[in-house]
Amino acid sequence: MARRSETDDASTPRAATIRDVATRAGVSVATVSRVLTGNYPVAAATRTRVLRAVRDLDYVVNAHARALAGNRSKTIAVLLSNFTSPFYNRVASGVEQQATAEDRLCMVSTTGGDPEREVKLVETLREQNVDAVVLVGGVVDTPEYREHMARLARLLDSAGSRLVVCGRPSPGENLPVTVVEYDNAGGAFAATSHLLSQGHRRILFIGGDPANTTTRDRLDGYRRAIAAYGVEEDPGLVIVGNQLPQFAYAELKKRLAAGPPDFTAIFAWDDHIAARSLVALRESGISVPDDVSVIGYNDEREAQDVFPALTTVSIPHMELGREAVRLALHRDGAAAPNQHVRLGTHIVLRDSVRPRINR
Amino acid sequence: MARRSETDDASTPRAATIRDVATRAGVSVATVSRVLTGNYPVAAATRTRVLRAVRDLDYVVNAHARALAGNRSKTIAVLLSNFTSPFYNRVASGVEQQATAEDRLCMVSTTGGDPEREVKLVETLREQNVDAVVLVGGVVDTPEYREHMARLARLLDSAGSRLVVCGRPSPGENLPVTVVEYDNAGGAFAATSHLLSQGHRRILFIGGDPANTTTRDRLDGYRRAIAAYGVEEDPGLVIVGNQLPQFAYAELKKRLAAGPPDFTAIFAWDDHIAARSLVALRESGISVPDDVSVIGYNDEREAQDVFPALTTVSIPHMELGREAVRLALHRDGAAAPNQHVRLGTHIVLRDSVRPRINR
DNA sequence: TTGAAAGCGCTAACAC
DNA sequence: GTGTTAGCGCTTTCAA
Repeated sequence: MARRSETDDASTPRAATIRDVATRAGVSVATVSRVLTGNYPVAAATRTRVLRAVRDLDYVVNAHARALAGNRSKTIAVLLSNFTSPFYNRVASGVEQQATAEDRLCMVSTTGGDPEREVKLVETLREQNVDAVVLVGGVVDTPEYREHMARLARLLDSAGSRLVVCGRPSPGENLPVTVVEYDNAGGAFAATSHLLSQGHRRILFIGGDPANTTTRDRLDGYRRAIAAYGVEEDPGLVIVGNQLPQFAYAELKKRLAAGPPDFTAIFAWDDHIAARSLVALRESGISVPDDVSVIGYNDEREAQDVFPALTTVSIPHMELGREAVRLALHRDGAAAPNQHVRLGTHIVLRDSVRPRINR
Repeated sequence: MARRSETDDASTPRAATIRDVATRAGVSVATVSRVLTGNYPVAAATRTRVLRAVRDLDYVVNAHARALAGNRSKTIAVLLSNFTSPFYNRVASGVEQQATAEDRLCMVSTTGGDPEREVKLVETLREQNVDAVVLVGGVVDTPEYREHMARLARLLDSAGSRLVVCGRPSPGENLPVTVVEYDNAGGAFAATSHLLSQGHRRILFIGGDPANTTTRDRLDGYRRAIAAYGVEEDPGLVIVGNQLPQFAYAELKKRLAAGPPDFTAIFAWDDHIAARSLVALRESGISVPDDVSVIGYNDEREAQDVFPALTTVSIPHMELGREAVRLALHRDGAAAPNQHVRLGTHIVLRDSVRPRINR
């Protein structure tokens, strides 16, 4: 029964299949398959004829049929909180790059930061038989969440796939999971230490969801640095809530409206928040870095364009994504159930920090 | 033959299939299929038993088998020049959003702006039997390129898929293509007119690849506005080459080093270039907007954080992406071979433009 | 070097 | 309301 118009040219009802090619080239489908996959010797003359038929028919293999017939699907999936913020974005870019380099396609989905949705999406991706699913960025880490992920990790593993968490702690010990971290706390430690070394003692930490693993680690680095300098921590200098720049902006404005700053430096949760802090400070008549120093995190492209250019912490975003794919795809070596790498971070010095003037 | 360790629990050699579920629930595979797809009545009791078996076995359908068996693959593909620049990024985000809303997965690939690679990628995507492939952003438009795209459009169409071009002209008339544009030239016209209305007569256009359709259109709007104001165009006020911010930055620095600016306003190809122009001007001791006004394009998030905040042209990025998917998926209505919509753009007034002081 | 044929896991007629 | 079965398009033994 015709499913499409077959008015003219009855020989092309629908997309060509391997059988059409075989017929036209006067060979069997097996032969066509062999020249297409190139994993088996075929006579040069035959190969040429087949290739011509392929050309003539505009034939492309059906990836689903191929995947079904045994091979994997040759795709990597990456799950982001959102598509547009630079952090996720750049990691995803790395994933896509490496996927391409390894001859894979790349699926992308967003979770909106919702752990439940993340779990559901991994479930969906399992249907796709992807080679790996990469979870990017911090998460609100609860026991139930870990349990879910542990289950999914095993399920994916038993289907020959791989769970990778990128920029977040492992969901548990002895799980078939690849974790690719960056030295988040270390970066925060370095940033805070830099400020301290410039004479700052009252450093405002601003931004981030306190339940989020990323915030937890940055706060940890911040606190460790302060302690290492023998400075007593003032809980009043930590403003957390969520990662929205407008939140930080509003909080900062409020605080500055209430009186002169009771801090000489700001360590912002990320560069966007740092950039908005710059705006808030400027609007409040406070000069950066003369009155207050500011340091960001992530080294987003914005950091170079705001005024003054932001001193910040650089994360190897792209490399995180690439490494995630690399590791997931080449985890042979027999016994490597859980792989774990941690990439370094480093400070980038620009113009938003200045030594504190004693007064 | 065992392909994996089957030490314990011999009942779980590999991922469960529909047959396993059927066996466990004591029904036929057809019944399982029916409760899973939900497109056919099944007795409540049976459904419950099946669902239990599904749960017990951690079963998920094999998307490839499903796609093969006739249904489409339920995925949308989007092709970007790159992953990280805000324009592509936000359109892609819209695509992903709408794809999710329409119960589809989303594949992403990057072309690096290379038309050949783009063509090759569409070819690959054809293998995937995607519901649609969305091409985002401008392109260097040559006859060969159009020819390729025309061919691919027909091929995709005959396979029940759809080519969508987003933010770029159609590759030809009467092709089975969906084109979703934004009023690019109109935005440039508005931006330039705004500058002209503020008394500026010598407006520097900076950035963009002149062979690129996006640049072509923006330049067109710029010229039309100038002509409409009866101002004679000075070719020396157009600096094009490529879309890299560092290019524009270097060119501007060079020009400013050679002498005082011979323009009173800048119309930058996009906000990032505008932001770098701000830096170049500041470094050259020129005040914005006192000495020179600057206007950008795209309304990137950066535009609000730089100093002074950028007046710019807003594009409905997300909406472009969403509309692309919507249109591609719902093009029933019998005769709608080529769909075409154009979304509007509008100016966003901020602090980087000021009336020109006559002197 | 090539062909025949058995699936891969699922859906959708078609029977009952 | 449920079961049987014929494919979907491809890869891959197994023979020749």
